[in-house]
Amino acid sequence: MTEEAIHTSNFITQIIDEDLAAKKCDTVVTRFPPEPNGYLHIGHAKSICLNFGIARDYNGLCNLRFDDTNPAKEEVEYVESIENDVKWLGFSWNGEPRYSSNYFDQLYGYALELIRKGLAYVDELSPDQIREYRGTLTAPGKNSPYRDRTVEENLALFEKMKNGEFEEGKACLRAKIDMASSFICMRDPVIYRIKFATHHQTGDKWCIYPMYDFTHCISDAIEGITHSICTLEFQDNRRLYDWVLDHISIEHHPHQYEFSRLNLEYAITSKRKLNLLVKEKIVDGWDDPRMTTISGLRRRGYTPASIREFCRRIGVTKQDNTVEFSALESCIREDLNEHAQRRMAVLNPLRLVIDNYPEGQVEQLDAQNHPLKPELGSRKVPFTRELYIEADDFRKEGNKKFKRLSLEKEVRLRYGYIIKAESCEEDENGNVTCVHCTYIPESLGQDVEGHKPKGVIHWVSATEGKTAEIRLYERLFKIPNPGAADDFLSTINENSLRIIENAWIEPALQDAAVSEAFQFERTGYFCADSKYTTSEKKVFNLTVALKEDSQKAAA
RNA sequence: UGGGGUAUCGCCAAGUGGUAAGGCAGCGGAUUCUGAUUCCGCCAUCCCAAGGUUCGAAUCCUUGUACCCCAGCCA
Repeated sequence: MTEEAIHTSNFITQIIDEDLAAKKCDTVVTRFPPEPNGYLHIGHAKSICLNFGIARDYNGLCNLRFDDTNPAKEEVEYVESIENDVKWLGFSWNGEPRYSSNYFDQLYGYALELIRKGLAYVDELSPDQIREYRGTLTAPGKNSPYRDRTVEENLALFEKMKNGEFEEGKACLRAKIDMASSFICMRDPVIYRIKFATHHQTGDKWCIYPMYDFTHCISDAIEGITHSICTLEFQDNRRLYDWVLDHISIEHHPHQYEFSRLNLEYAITSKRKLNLLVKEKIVDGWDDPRMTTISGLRRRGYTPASIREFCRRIGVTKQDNTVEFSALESCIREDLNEHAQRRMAVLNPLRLVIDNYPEGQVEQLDAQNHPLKPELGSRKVPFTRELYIEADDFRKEGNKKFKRLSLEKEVRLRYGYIIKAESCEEDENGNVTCVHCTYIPESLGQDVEGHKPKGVIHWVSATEGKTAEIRLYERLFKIPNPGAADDFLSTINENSLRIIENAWIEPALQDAAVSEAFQFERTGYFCADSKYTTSEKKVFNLTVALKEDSQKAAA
């Protein structure tokens, strides 16, 4: 995955290729325009990779613009997290971050221009009345009684709006287009509304704020955007985008193209719902490792490259889609298999005693950090008489398919000796509490004539090993499409987090840095949790489990 | 019921009139001191349906069907 496809083709890049060939533009300029009303999620990653990817591939530019026209919903915490996430994903924007609010003065000027041209008017219908007058999908709307005010009257009234002389909802500015249009968004859309809210960027300078449809196209034009890429639900809005730019004095007219948003199984990509999970404390913040937010994936152990690769693989089209979660997991496994060092950790410990191994002896065995990459070197793993192995790796009686330890049978301890289980102790419930073995001293690092172990199992020294907390995750939701459920909170998987308080880890893992990925051999990929790991206590997150052969389940 | 969109393998997705790429998932088998990785093989006579045009159609035409989006002073 170190080699990323430089140029991935899709219907948008094909349009760009044509535009470039036809000299419609010289350098390609795109933008990523999130509203700072929440944290970015995997769906945004698709848009980020598309917009910044195009800028990279075409030697163009991509702006980061905060679409901040609704102060009631936005916060600086979100702008900071967004900048952080975009950078983390490996992209850098053109110049400084922009804000739609940077253009409030210009936007106001263009609104005045529309009024002067008789193309906008101050409406005093109530929100309810406006809805009534709008008509329905099949029936045309009707004109507001305020639609034919004079330019002078509108100018004066808009001035009053701006000066705070109207209460919220008592007046708004509307574009005068066509109340009978089959595009609902063209039935005299509201372009300015009154909000007595402090804006995170402009403070209390304004009490009227431009609407998205009026703001977005003009912001794009001001920034010289050549290809304005957004999601499918804005297809109708494109008519309004073009109408505004066609009716104001502005030279540049960007073009909008729409692609389908990403739907990921077992995930939600609705900021509103993500927000609810956080507010209701169903998850441990926006960066909960079970969340498919960028920050959640980061904390979980996903790498930027794996997310970029995922976005490359899913492609860009106009088809509605729901991508299987395994597609994402495949990307992180591929990356981590390549880059993560191997370590041993026992999650569900079972005591194992090697009866013929000297008591008190500690051998430092050499263990490769990566089986396919000798250049990554090795570390020492202490081997002692008493060890812990995974409880699942022992059965009193195995079978042909059971490639682990059972009585009278032999198995190799990873990086260590071949052992044979001789007996085991059980508690009153019949649970095995300890396995007694013998080892073959000459089997270290080599095969021994006449001995063919059934498999290889991992282990940690009971006396030299350390303990750590390990957090195992399952999908946050019980069903593939929680977003479509009437009550998505009822689809939460209550077993999505399982905490193992005392897992055993090899000593080398004590030094694991936060965000450093490891493969716990035969188990999965893990990383130290950025929030709960302390100097005394290591907490590891399961990023993704290793793939399991179907034979394993059958055994 | 108006308008805007979309229909190619279980899930993504190439294909742009010349006879169905690739990835994920799945299934066989080989190698393996990780039941991982790697490797090799299999996996759409068919492209929403039905007609039509053509020597030739997933691609063009016709008529249907299904699904998604639009009636916030949200974005």
